[in-house]
Amino acid sequence: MANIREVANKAGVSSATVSRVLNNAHAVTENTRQKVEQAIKDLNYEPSMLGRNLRNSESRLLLVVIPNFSNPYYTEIINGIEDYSIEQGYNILLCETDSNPNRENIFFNMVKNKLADGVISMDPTVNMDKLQELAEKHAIVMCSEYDEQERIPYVAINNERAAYKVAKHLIRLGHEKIALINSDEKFLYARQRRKGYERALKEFGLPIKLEWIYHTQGLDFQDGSQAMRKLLQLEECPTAVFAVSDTIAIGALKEVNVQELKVPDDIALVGFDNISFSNMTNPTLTTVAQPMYQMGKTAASMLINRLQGQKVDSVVLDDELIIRESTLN
Amino acid sequence: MANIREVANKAGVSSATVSRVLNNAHAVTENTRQKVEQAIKDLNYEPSMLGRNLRNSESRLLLVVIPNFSNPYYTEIINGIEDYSIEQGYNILLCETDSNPNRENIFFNMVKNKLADGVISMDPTVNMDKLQELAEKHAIVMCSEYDEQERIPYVAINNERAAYKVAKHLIRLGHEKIALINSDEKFLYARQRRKGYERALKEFGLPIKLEWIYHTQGLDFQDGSQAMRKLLQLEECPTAVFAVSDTIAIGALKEVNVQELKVPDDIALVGFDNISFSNMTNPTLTTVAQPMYQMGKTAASMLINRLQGQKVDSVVLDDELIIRESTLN
DNA sequence: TTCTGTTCTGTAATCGTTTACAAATAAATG
DNA sequence: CATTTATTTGTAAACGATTACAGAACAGAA
Repeated sequence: MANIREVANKAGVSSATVSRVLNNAHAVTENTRQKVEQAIKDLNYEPSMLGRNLRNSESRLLLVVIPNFSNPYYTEIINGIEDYSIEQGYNILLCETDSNPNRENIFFNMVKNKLADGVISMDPTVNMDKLQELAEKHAIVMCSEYDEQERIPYVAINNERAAYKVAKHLIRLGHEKIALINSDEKFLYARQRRKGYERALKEFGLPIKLEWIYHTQGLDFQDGSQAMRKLLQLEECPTAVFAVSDTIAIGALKEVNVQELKVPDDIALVGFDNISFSNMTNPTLTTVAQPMYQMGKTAASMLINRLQGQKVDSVVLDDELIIRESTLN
Repeated sequence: MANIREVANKAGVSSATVSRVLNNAHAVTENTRQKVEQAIKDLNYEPSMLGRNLRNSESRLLLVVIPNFSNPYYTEIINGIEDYSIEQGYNILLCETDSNPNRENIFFNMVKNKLADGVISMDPTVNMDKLQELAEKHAIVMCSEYDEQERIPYVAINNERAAYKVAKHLIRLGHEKIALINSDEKFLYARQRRKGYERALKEFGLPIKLEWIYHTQGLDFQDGSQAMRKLLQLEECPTAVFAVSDTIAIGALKEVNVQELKVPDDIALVGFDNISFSNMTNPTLTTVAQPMYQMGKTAASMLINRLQGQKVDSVVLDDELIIRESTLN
C-alpha cells in the first residue's frame, strides 16, 4: 500500500498538498487537485488511519460496553448507535465484559491509550468508581443504566413510571394478587421498577406481599422458569405476574405451560423490553417497549457531541406499554 | 496522559530504555528497570496504542463481519471468537454490514488502512470478489459461510450431511410428505441443505415435490409464518416441515398455532441452529446444533495463526441433531 | 596497563499523517 | 513597472512509540 509521499512524488507535489486534497481544504488549485487525484487512483492509495490518528490523536472509534452479546435486549440499541456513528464517521467497538473486571480494564485502557475516543456504557455491573474516574478525562455516556448521582450523562427511560403503568394495567384488569419477578436489586433499574410496582399497589390499596416478590439470580430463560415454579408453589398463588424482562417472562411462560396452566386465564403475564421473540410466544407477551433504536441513536449523538466539546444533558425517553394476548381480558 | 519521554525524564533514562522495560526485553539492569517502573507508576503512564501501532504497523484488532446484530445465530460464535482473541491479546471489532456494500467497503478499508489486522467474515451476502482481492494481501478467515472455490480458509459444518440427517429423522418417524422451508438459494448453506434434504428423500424413494420447497425472502419470524401459511394452503399438505433456521421455524410454529393445528401431531417441525429460544417454545423445537462457540474459537485461532505467518487449513466441525418435542413420535 | 568481550544504555531514524509557518507564485493596484 | 496583497505550495516539526546502531561501562584476561 502506497503512502502519502509516494503519491506526492507521483503527482509532483509535496505531501502537504496531497493531505490538503485528502481533507478537501480550500487552498488548492483545480489543476493540482486533479494531478493528485489521478496519482491517488493510479497508486490505489488509501490514507493510513494509523498515521492520521496518531497525528490527530483520535481514533474515531467508540467503545460500546455491554455485559454480554447473548442478551437480545441490546441489539436494537446497538443498531441505533452504529447507524448514527457511521453516519458521523465513527466506528464502534463492541465490548463484552461478561461482568468480568479484567475485561472491563482492558476496554478502559483502550480509552486511556487513545485507541478509542469515548465510551457508551450499558453494563449494569460496571464499576462506577472507575467509570467516574475515566469520565474525568474522557467522554462517556451511559445508556439505559446510569449512575444515581448522575455525574455521567445518560439516556434512559423512566423505569419507575413504566413499572407503575404495568401494575396499573394489571389492576385495571381486576387482578389483586400481582407478583413481581425482579432481577437482583443491585441493578438500578430493578430497584426503580420495584418502586413503580409498589406505588401502583399502594395507590389502589392492594397489599405488598414479600412472598410475591421474587428475585432471580440471572436474566436467562431458566431464571424465569424457576421463579414461576416458586410462585406457583405458594399457598396463595398470584393471578398475575410482572417479570422485569422478556427473557424471564418467556421462561416463566414456559413453566406455566409445563404445569398445564393457561396464560392469561390462570395467570396473566407481563414482560419488559419487547424483544422480538415476545411476539412469537404462545400466547404473545404483553410487554413494555423501550425506544431502543432511539436510545442508541441518542446515546451516540450525545457522545459525539461531547467529543466535539459540547456540554450534553441526560435524556429520558418515553416507553410504551404493548398489550398482547398474555393479558387479554 | 504522560508519554514515554516524560517517563524517561522522570526516571533519568532514555525513552529507548523505557520502551525496553515496557516490552520486557532482556538487556536492562534490575536497578534501572525499577527506576522506570516507579516512574511509570508515578506518572500513571499507559503506552499509547496509536504510537505503538503506527510503528509496528499492526493494530491487534480483528474485524468480525456479520450481516446483522439481531440474528441470535451469531452470538455464541462471537463469544468464541472474542474469548480466544482476548486471550491472545487481540480485540475484535464487530461489524454489521446490513448487507450494504457501502458498509462492507468501510470495513474492508479499515483493513487496507491497517486499522485492523484481519477479518473473520460471517456475512453470506459478502461480495466474494472483493473478499478474494482483500485476501491476497490480508489475513481473512470465513466462518460458517464460505467460498465454494475454497480459496479462503474457513470453518463450518457439513450442511449437506446435517440436512440429510434431519430429513432421515423425519422419514424414520414415518413422514412421507416432508416440506422444506429454505432461505434464498443464493446462500451456499441453503443450496447445501437442500441437497441433503433431497438426497434423503431420494434414498428412501420419496418424491421431491417442488411445491413443498418454499423459499423465504428473509430470515425473520414472519418469513417463517408466511411460508407455513402457504404450505398449509396446499391441497396436499405436508406432515413434516424442515426449516433451515430456528427463527423461521419459530415463525412457522406460530402460524401452526394460529391455525389451531398441533405440533407435532398435525405437523412435525424441525429448525436449525439451536438458538436458545428454541428450547422455550411450546412445544420445544427439534433442531440442529452447530458447535458455535467452538466454531468461533477455531476461526479466531486460524486467523491469528495466519497473522503470525502460518499456513492454515479449513476445518469442518461436527453438528448434532437435537430431538425435542416438535418431532416426538 | 591494555586489550577483548559482554552487557547495558543512548542517539536518532522511522512509521504516515497533519499543519504552522515560510516561501513562491499569481493577481491587483497605483 | 514596482509594489502590495492574495493565493497556492513546500518545508519541517510534530504525534508516541520501537529498534538498528553506536557508544559507554564494566569485567576478566594477558
